[in-house]
Amino acid sequence: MTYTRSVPNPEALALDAGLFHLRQLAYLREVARLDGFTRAAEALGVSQPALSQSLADLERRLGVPLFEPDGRHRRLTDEGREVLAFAERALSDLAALRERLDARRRGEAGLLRVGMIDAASLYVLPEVIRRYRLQHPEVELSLVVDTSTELTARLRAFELDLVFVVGAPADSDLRADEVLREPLYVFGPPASRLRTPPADADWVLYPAGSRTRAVIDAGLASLGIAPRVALESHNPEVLRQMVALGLGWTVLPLPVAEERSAGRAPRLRQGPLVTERSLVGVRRRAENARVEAFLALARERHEDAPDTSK
Amino acid sequence: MTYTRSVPNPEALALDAGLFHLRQLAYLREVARLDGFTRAAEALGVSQPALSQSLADLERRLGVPLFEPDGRHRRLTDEGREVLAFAERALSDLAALRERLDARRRGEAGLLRVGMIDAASLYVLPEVIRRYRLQHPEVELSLVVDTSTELTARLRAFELDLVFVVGAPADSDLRADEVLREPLYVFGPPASRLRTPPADADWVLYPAGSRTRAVIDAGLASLGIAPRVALESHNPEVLRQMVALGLGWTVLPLPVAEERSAGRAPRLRQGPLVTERSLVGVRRRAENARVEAFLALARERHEDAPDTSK
DNA sequence: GACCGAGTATAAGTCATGGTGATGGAAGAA
DNA sequence: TTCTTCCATCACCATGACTTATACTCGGTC
Repeated sequence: MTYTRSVPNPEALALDAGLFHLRQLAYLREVARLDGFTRAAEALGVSQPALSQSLADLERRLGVPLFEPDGRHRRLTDEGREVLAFAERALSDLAALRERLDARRRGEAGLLRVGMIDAASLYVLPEVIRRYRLQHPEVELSLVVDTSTELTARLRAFELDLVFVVGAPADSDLRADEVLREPLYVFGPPASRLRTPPADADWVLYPAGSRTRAVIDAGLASLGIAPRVALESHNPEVLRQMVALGLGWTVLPLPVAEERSAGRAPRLRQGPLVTERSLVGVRRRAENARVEAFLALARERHEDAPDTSK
Repeated sequence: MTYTRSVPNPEALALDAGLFHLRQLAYLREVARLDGFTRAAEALGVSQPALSQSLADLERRLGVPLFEPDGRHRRLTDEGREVLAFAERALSDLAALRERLDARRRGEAGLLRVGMIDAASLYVLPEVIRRYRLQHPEVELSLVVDTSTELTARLRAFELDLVFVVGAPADSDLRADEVLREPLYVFGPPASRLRTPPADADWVLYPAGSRTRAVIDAGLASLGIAPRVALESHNPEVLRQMVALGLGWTVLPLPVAEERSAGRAPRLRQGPLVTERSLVGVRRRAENARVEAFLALARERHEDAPDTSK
C-alpha cells in the first residue's frame, strides 16, 4: 500500500483536524490563571506571539471562540471556560499518570507475577517473599507454583513476569541469573544398611522429561547407575514418603529429605552426592523494576544465608 | 523584554518536555485496539514509520516503555495499559467537550443572561421568554430587570449577555437592533375633564437622567410643555397609581396605562401622543448564538404581533 | 484631541517536528 | 533454506511552531 500526501485518508484527516497539542491546553490554563497573554507568555517562557498563535489555532480546531475582546484585554467566553475546565482536568490527569508511572518505574507499585518450582517455594523463597512484601507494599504480588517447563512457557506467554526454575532456557529473549546451586544426594530407605544403592535397586524419581530429572539422570550415569524407575512424581514430598516407606531409592536436595514433618516419619538414609541443580531466576528481556528488585532480594538472600547445601 | 531561543526558561522547558500531542494518544489507542502498528497505521491513514516514531516519542516523553517485544509483535506493558487508560479517558473527554461546544455553538445550551427594563419585562417579552424556553430547553436563562443605564453598564461588564433598553448606546463594541417602537401618551387624572394638561399641571414622571425621561422631556418640549415634576419613579406602576389618585399628569406607554389591575382602579384619561421610545436589543460585538436566537424571537414577535402601540 | 503605554495581532524568517518512501532486521511460516 | 510479516531506522521534505519586528487598538493623560 502506498501513502500519498496529496490524497490523505479523509476520515483520518477529519480526526486529526480536531486533535491538538497538550501544550496548547497548558497555554490556555496559564492565560486564564494570569489573565493576560503577555504575562502568561512570560511565565511560560515563550514569546507573546507564540501564545497568541497557539491559542488562535486551538480556537480554530475546536471551532469556537475562546476569548472575546474586552477593551485591550481578551476575556474568556463561556466556551473558553468549558475548554479550560477540560484543560485542567486533562493536565491534572496527566500529572497523576506521571506519578503512577514514576512509582512503577521505581518498582514501588504495579503487579508482579512470580512463578516458582515447589522446591523453591518451600525452602528458598519464603523469606524473600516476606521481605519483598515488606519493602514494596504497593506491589501486588501473585505467586504460582508449577514445573520448570510450564513456568517458562507461562513466562514466555506474558502470564508471569519472573520464574525460578531449574536450568537456564536457551532463549535469547529471556534473561536468566542463577540464584542457588543445590546439591542433590542419593537417599535410601531408612532400613537400608547400604550407603550406596545396589545395582538392582528400584528408584523413585522426578518424572522423565522434567529438568531436574535430566540433571539427575546425568549425575547417576556418571556414577555408573542406570536407574530402574518404579514411581515418578513432580512432588518431592511424595518421593520422600515413598522412600521412607521402603519403596526404593531417590535423589533429592538435602532440605527436602530432611523436611520437618519427617520428625514423625523415619529419617532417610543419605547416600553420595549425585550432582547439583541450578535454580535460576528467569525473566523476559524487557526491563521491569519490580522483577529486578525481587530477583536482587533472592540473590542477596542466597549470598547472606549460611550455605543451605550442606 | 527579549526572548532568546538559546536560553529558554528552564522550568518551562521541563514542563514542555512532558507535554505531547493528543494525536499520539489517538495513535496509541488505535494500536491497542487493532493490536499492531501496521494495521493501526493503515486505519489512521498514516504511514507505519510515522506511527512508530510518534509512539517512540511518546515513550521518551513519559519516560516509560509502552511496549515490549513479543516475537515480531509489540505488546503493551503494564505501563502502556495505564497510559492507554489515560488516553481513552482524555480522548472521550475531548469528544464530550466537543459535543457541548457544538450544542453551544448552535445556541442549544449554555447560559444566557438577559436584562430588560420593566416595561419590556411586563408587556413585550414574557411571550418571547416563554417561547425561547420552549425552543432551547437546555439553555439556562437568567433575567434581570433594571434601568437602561444600569443594564447597559452590566452588559459592558460582561454580567449580562443581552439587554432590552431604551435608545441605542453610542458604543462601537456594542451592537443594537430595534425590537419595538413604543408610542408614549400623556395621561391625566380620571377626574380631569381636560384632554391636554393645563400649563400649571403637576407631573409624575420617570426620574431625571433616565433614558425614557430624556425622550419624554424632548417630546413635551415639542408640545410646548416644561413639566413641573411632583414625583419621580422608575416604576411605571407607581406613576400610574399616582395619576389615578389625582396627583398629577404623566407620560406612559399605552399598555402600562391600561394595566389589568386598573380594573379596580379608575381608568386614566388619555391625552395626546408625546413621542416614541425605541426599545432596542443590545449585546456585545462578539457573536453568541444564544443571544442571537433570543433576539430573533423578540424581533419576530414584534413583527407578528398586532401593533401594540395603538 | 494628539500622544503614549499596555495588550494583542500580524508578518517574515528560522528551526524543530512529523510526515513520507525506501530499506533493514528479526521472527515465524513454508 | 527462503519467503513473509512486522517493526525500526534512515534521509528527505512539508508543515508547524517559535522567534523578532512591527502594526493595531484601546484607555489614560497632558
